[in-house]
Amino acid sequence: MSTRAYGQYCGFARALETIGERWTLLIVRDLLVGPKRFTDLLRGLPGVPSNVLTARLKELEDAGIVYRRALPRPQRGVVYALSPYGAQLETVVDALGRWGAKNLRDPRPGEAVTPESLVTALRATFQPDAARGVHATFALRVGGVALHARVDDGRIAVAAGAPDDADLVIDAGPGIRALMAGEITPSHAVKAGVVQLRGKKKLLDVFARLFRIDPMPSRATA
Amino acid sequence: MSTRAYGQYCGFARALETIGERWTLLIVRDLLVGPKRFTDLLRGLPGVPSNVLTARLKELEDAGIVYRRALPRPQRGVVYALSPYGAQLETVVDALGRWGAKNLRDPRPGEAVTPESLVTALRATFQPDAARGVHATFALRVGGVALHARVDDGRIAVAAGAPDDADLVIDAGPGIRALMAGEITPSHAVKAGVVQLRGKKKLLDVFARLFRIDPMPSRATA
DNA sequence: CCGGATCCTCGGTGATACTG
DNA sequence: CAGTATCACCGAGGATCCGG
Repeated sequence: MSTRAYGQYCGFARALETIGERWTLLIVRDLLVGPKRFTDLLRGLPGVPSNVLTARLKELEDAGIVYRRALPRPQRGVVYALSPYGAQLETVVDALGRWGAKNLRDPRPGEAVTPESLVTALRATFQPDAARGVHATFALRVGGVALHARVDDGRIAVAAGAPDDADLVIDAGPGIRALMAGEITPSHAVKAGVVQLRGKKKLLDVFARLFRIDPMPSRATA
Repeated sequence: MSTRAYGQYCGFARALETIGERWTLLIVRDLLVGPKRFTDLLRGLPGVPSNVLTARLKELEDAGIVYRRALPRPQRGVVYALSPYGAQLETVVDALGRWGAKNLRDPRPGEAVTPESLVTALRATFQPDAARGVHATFALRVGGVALHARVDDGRIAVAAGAPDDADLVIDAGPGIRALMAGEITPSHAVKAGVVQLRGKKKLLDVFARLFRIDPMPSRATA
């Protein structure tokens, strides 16, 4: 165990010993989107030193969360993928992503946007109850990053890249957060140029209902 | 921001900047059980240096997660309590506790058991669906620590201390984990002396259904 | 006793350079 | 492409001390 133990016989404390170190959960977040090579992870995690990434991957492998797999024939090299146990961290990552999104305001100077962070954000903010009877594919383009979400009656699949069968294509910037948080209405977002649409433009209302960032609770609600 | 930023415009990354440092989520876990004084936290977190606890509490206060409150009249001093935003970390703490509990085997030498860790474990493993129509109060005593859970038709309230109206009193050791994980049956747990009961002993079956640690997924389920 | 502040040591992190 | 090697530095860990 690289990290110092917390000295408690407790599942929660043990979990923190396993995935509580710096960068670890960000690596898991990226691998939840799909298997990745070492260099892919390096690029998706701006600022992570390569030796730290090496150490974290080894710790995750020792913990049975990640395993190394040889890439299929045409390519060479290895990819890192989540084990079933590691994939079960999705509920944790999504819950933490929802919690953090409430407190998100404007981007800081120089902050990056990666496909993996956007896929996670969309998956975490999805409201299954609001998606009953909805069948639609949304394509998003935010800050030069393309991703898409297929909604299928309460279920969802989010992935990186542009689909060829999108019902609605949304071109946006960081302001899309304000739309998902309900700070601006869909129609106002269109008028103000926060989003630009192609396809079935009326689906933007559906999008705004399906992907919701809950408001910050007021202190008075203590 | 005391912690180094991750450089991503992403709710999840921001959340990790806020609560991702060592000891921080353990402090939140303990405060989820109830407001605590500085010294209470120090005792509940074996090994935390007091200066680190001071720093973490200040960071949590600056982030709007924790606030200091003067203790009511008879006593003096201050307590630290969670803000509404901080209390919303309960879903994260519970999800991580459930995940970690699957991987929990035997205690390591010298590991402590605190009331807060047990309250969290019981709350996190509670199965609301299995509690339909159940009204019962369980008292637990594990490793010298007393706590109780009041189950009320799908809802639960877990707290430290011994109640005066328990339907079933369970006296156990670390082996109670094996019972909750389904590795041993309730009747075998009684026969083997893993648990000792007082009160309505038939409720142990209910207890074992209400508080479940899911099994580790097999690697083959990838 | 409570609620910290101060000092010192050591290990992990971050940055860079380099190699199979 | 996929990592090692090296090193500076900062924050964690541990002990002690201090004001109310």
